[in-house]
Amino acid sequence: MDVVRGFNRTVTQRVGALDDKFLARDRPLAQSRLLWEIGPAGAEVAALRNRLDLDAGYLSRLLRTLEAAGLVVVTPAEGDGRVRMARLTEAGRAEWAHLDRRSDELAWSMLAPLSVGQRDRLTTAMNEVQRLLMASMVTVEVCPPTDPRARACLRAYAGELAERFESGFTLDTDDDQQFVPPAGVFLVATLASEAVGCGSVRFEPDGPAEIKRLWVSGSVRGLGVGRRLLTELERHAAAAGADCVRLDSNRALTEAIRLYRSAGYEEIPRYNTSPYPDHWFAKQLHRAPGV
Amino acid sequence: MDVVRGFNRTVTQRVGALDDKFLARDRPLAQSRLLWEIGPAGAEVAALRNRLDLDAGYLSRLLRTLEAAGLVVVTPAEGDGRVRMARLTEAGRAEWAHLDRRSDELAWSMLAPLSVGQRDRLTTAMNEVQRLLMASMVTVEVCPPTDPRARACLRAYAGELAERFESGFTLDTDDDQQFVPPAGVFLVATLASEAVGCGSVRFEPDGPAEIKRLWVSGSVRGLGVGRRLLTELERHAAAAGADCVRLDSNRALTEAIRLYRSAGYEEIPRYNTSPYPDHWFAKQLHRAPGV
DNA sequence: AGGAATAGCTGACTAAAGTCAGACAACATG
DNA sequence: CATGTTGTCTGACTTTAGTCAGCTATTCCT
Repeated sequence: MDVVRGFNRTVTQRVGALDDKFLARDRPLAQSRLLWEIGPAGAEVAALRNRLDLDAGYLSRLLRTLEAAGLVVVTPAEGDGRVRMARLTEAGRAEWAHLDRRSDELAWSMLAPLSVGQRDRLTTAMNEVQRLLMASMVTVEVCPPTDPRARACLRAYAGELAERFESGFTLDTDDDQQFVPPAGVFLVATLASEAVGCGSVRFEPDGPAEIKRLWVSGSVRGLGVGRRLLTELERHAAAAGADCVRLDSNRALTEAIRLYRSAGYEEIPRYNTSPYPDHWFAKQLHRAPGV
Repeated sequence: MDVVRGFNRTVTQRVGALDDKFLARDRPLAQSRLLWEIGPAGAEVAALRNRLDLDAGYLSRLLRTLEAAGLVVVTPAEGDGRVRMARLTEAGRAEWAHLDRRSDELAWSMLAPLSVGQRDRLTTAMNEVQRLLMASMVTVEVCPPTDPRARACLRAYAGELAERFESGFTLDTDDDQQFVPPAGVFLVATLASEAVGCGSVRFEPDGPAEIKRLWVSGSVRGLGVGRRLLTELERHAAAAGADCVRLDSNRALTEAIRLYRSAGYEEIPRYNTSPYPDHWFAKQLHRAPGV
């Protein structure tokens, strides 16, 4: 714990302070930050509000200021006329490039005083910290399968399976109700308000629960999100009274199968007639209290 | 470089944002920050101004506010009546303890979502990053040997040698002039405006330069500060026209001797009559341009 | 003892950051 | 096509942060 606190202290001092300085440039900080966030690709106003966590009115005013300075144009988005799109002008892009350069200089100022060996060690450790911090930013929560985030996950899930299975894949969007309490549970994993994984479990009265649609986005694979989802699903199953969970999988999904085995699942004979799976697993649950 | 930038981004998002929040507590941030910095041990006003990098007037006003809220008392320091000491009252200590608890919670919130193995890896990597960032925050600069920072280093240096040498040690404060350009150079290593190391070199017309008083504070030992000082001193010697540097040491200073050897110094016969050293080293310099 | 220097304080400001309550247009829905 | 919703904007604020010049009380220096 002291390590974490020491880290926080040093890092906010070193990175935080300099990070503000790199944006400072006669313009107030909030404006620079906004300009930086819009980026060369542009961004929707709502996305900016979300990412920078700003009051709608305040953001609007900031955009007006940048617009008056000729750095930004705000136009209605195509499709929905209420949504507005902020884009950098030529001058804005130049300004952004300048900030980008300063950001690079900042990064270099952290490496420059070190020896070559130290630089290597630092970047390696930074990489590790960054990945693990991302992992710890992922939250897992119950969510109705009709929620837009859940839909996005299922779309990605189906798309991926369709690509990886020789036979293709079509998700039967049949009965979402089976994943709504009390019949079952649908979980979504979120990173910075973006859905990066999902999983669901369907309870069977007096029978084994079944886990389905476990999926993790490629952007966070290897961070233990799959395992967290799986553990949570088992907890829900146990809380609903199940003493066994089972699931099916396909030989193309090697990482998933590895996860199941290492989580204590054992292969069992076919228990359903679905055309896609060729492996079936089950795991005994230890009845645990609480949800 | 991209690693560093990615790290900065994630870390300011995760640590920076939360770190501000942990101080937020109906009171404005600057006040909380100040209270936090004063700490249960109290602090001199000048030290606070230095650490938080605040305007003198602004800081004074903040202290008045905290005083009015009954959290802090400011009293003249004993010894020097101009210097003032800020201390927490009972209520202030309670408030500080609360912040301390929140800081712990914050730290925990970073570890909690991770598996045990991940936690280990994260703390290890954080430790590494923190140490190396501290190393990269150290600056080395030329400084007159009469400067208070130089004096502080020399005092620490002499104290340490006195403790480690069987025979004791007395620094001959004789001729500081030999370390003032053009006769020589005195370097000080600074971390967060605190002197953490020093070293000096004396040029000899048409002869080998001599490095003396190389010292690194225990708080930053192992971060490569000694090597940086040594390299800088050699650069100055080369720039002043020397093609060889020498120095003496004592067998009690094992780390220093290890440093000299690994930096390319070779043992030579006694070249002076000082009573303290029992090892003498020299290194050939490659004439390099620039200071 | 008589300046010069040091450490901190006060008053009078300015600018940046942020909040809140409406207003308004575009869209969604029955 | 009337009604509610969503996304953004504007005006009218308040609070926080920070700056600057001049002032006072100690202490240092000679």
